[in-house]
Amino acid sequence: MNLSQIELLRILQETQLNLSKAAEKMHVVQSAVSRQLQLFEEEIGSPLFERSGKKLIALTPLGKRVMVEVETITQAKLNIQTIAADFLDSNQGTIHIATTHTQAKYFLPNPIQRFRKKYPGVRIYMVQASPEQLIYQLHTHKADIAICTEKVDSDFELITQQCYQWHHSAIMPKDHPLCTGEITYKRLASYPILTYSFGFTGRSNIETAFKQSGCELDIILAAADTDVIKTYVRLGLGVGLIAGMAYDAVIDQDLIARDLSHLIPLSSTKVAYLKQNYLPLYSQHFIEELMLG
Amino acid sequence: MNLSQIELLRILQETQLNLSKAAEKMHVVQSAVSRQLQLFEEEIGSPLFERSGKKLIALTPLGKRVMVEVETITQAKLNIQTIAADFLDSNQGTIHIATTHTQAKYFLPNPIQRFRKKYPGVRIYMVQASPEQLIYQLHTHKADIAICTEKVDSDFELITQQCYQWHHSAIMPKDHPLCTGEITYKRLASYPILTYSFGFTGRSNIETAFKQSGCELDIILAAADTDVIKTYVRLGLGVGLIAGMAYDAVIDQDLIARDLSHLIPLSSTKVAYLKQNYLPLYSQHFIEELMLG
DNA sequence: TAAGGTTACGGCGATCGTAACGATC
DNA sequence: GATCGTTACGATCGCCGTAACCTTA
Repeated sequence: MNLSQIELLRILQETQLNLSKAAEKMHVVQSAVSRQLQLFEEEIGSPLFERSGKKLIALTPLGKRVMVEVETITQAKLNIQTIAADFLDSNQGTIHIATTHTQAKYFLPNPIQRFRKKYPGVRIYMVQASPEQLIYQLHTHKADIAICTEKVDSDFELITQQCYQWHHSAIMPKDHPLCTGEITYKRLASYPILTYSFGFTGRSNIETAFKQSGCELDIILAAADTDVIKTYVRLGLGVGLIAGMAYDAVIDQDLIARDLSHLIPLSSTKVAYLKQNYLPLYSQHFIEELMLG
Repeated sequence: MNLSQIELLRILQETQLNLSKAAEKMHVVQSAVSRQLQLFEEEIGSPLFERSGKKLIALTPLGKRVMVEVETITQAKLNIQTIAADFLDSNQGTIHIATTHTQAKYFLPNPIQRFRKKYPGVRIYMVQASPEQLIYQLHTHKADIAICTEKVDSDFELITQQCYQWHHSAIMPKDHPLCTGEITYKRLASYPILTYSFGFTGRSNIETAFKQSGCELDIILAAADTDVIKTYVRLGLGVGLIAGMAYDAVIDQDLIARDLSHLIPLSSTKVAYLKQNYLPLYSQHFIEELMLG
């Protein structure tokens, strides 16, 4: 058993068990990886893959269990490299941040700008995705840090910290009836609603709040990002339910924002990363920066 | 980086950073491991060891952090081998059990006998040690499973399960005044006491019970095993406080045992093993056997 | 001077690449 | 015939062992 065999197993998963593609990713010829896989299975004593003819089509139960350990080893090896690089120069490196549109646009600009001043040598890569995908990115090491409001609490492989809390606002054109008077569940529910897609930016809180109130929302448009919602609110399609910090008094002066903290419970945006993943010092500082808002 | 370099680092710790001994353990010449260590440190980019002249005298902070990952990799590699062997034949293998004298003598005989009938192909190695040492044995992979009453709860790397609960008894010669009448804290405390050493077999429960009662015990002999206590009780040195199951009505017919469940809270004997350690099927069955008492 | 570690160098074997072949869609 | 995988074989490079040397208790 050696580390390139472990690496091969990991890459085979990434490539849907395609030996040729795995060989390419490992910068060796295909026959080499074929041979290495044979050697490993020989050493193990049982096949790790189900085969249909010569093709690998699935993991055996044994293979599945072994893959768990392969993941562990891969992560630990990666950690050693990160740790070493961190000791050599803790001011240089890269952060891969995975986040949602709303956080990227309305929350991250300040922390990132502050961080860049302190660590000009650190490259920041940002990937935008749905909360579900964010978690997947963490698990596949495509991102180091995820920042979002939903989903991350339920994954026990993740460490999560709360960055900040916020509440929803309703936005509408200036001439809309909801601009004046008290906003109640019932009143809000009487208009067509535009808000975030399932699994995005506090949508779950909207769900639970209105389920408890007994009123049902008529959601006519669900979007992953706030700007789409604003656009259609401007077109008069209905009332937008968005994250409070996504309303900009200057840019959105044609819209009215009304606080909904009395209707929808606080949402909190969290930062999450893999438990087993070593974060370099600058990443730890980046997280601290996030805490400051 | 490769697995033998990782292995080397692990073994260096075992050998107090002695390269020559590490070479011996790895069945290669000393110059080979010297070279491998150099290569690894070169790849890492910083030294992992503090050196005094040429000798390795300590881990650098970097080295310490890297060792954590080395441990992880070692464990995962071991797991792969165990898993593979388990799939090949789950009726063969070895269990290394670490336990205390009392458990080995008064609790384990039955479960082990039942287990041996089901798995005649599994070799059982038993090591006897103090509870503190048991935990160390688990961490250094010298034991797979530890069985004892004390200590194991506080280690978060361990999974523990309760095997059975028991209470203490007082034992004394037949003509002893304590043979008759109600036993109270005060009365018990008026005699010289013989019981387990600190950190052994429910000793902590004795401590807390008597601390709360306000009476102080006069412990004139503390032993790691019950048989030593019995011996000196027979010699008339005082009253023995032992685990209830350690009194054998036949063998110990010259002694009287009196139940102390009204004075000393229940103790529970647990089985513990490392979280990250894959246990083969037969070991899991062995643990089930323990649960049956 | 014994014990622990490094450096230099030659030999051997593991692993790779080339290439030809087999199977499956 | 394009894709995917295996087998055979020669070449290469990494790693080991021998051996000489250095350093410190």
